[in-house]
Amino acid sequence: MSRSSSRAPFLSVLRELVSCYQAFEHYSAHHIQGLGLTPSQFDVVATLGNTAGMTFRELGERTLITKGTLTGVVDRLELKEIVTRQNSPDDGRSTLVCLTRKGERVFDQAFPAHVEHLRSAFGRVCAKELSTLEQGLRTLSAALTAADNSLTTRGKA
Amino acid sequence: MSRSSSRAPFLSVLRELVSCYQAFEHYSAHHIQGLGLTPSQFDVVATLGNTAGMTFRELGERTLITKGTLTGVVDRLELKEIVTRQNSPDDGRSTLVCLTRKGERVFDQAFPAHVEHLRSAFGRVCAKELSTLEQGLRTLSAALTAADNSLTTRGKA
DNA sequence: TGACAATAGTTCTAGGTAGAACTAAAGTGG
DNA sequence: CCACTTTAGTTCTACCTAGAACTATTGTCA
Repeated sequence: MSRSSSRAPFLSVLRELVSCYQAFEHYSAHHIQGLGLTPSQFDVVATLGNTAGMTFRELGERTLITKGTLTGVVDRLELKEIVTRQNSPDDGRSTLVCLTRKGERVFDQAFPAHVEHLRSAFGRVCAKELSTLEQGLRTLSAALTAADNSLTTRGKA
Repeated sequence: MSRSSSRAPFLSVLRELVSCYQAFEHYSAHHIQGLGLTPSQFDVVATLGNTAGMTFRELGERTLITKGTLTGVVDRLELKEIVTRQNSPDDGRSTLVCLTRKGERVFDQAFPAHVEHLRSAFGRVCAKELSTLEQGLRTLSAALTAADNSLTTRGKA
């Protein structure tokens, strides 16, 4: 999403945001596909790694994948025998998603390798700049979320 | 894509990048849908506005939409009679995509409104911080692109 | 000028995406 | 204890997405 350019200075920030996100996705996905997973599937495996499993809700919150999408991603991971669904003992509505033995092996192999892959790109950027960037992203996220909330609040009022 | 958290400091930057991108998409999409377009469709209309039309290649470069995807997006805009395809007079392989009269009206109405919508969110962030953020994003994009290129170069060598 | 490489779009496949409507199971208050 | 609301997942629709394979056209250069 670029929204074209104009005299409005913030449009160029947006273009860079989209461009940077796409560059990350491309770089990351390239490596992950070599592991036989899609980015979303990797995300789920990475989130479940070293845990006793979690509900769809929790998994969705951590991976930033919405629940309707998550159903399909977990379906495909289940077909690959990387995760299983288990009924929650506490809540009849909940389903726990857990890594299988095979899933744990995938995690143990893929996760460190992927972090290393990312590190090799980030090594080119100094820590101070990363920290500034993170802060800037936080600020912008907050502004966008606040603006969005004030819209929906007005809508509901 | 969150990639979970760990002791690696750059992972939190990534999480913020994804989170910020999603916040932008969500805020932006919310408004665009009210105009009867999808984000990608809006992007195409915004890019074609005030031009004499352009080829798929050029449109793809500007919107950051890959060509296979662009075919479908333009198909749907053509169904809505917002754009037309025209054979390029210069190159038998090329197709020019142009706004129709109706498309120009959509642009004139939607584009300024959307920029204003975005401005109302960005107004909460000071110009200096935006400029720093843009620079940080540029640096990270460059690092990711460079890392990606050195991979594919190695791959081909 | 005739083979061959490069380029422009389309098509196909497999998957991700959000959001709305739906079902089932818990909470909650009278 | 029963209606009512909320929450958890699934399903459905419409669309986006990348990338690879394909067709048609154009440029190249021998």
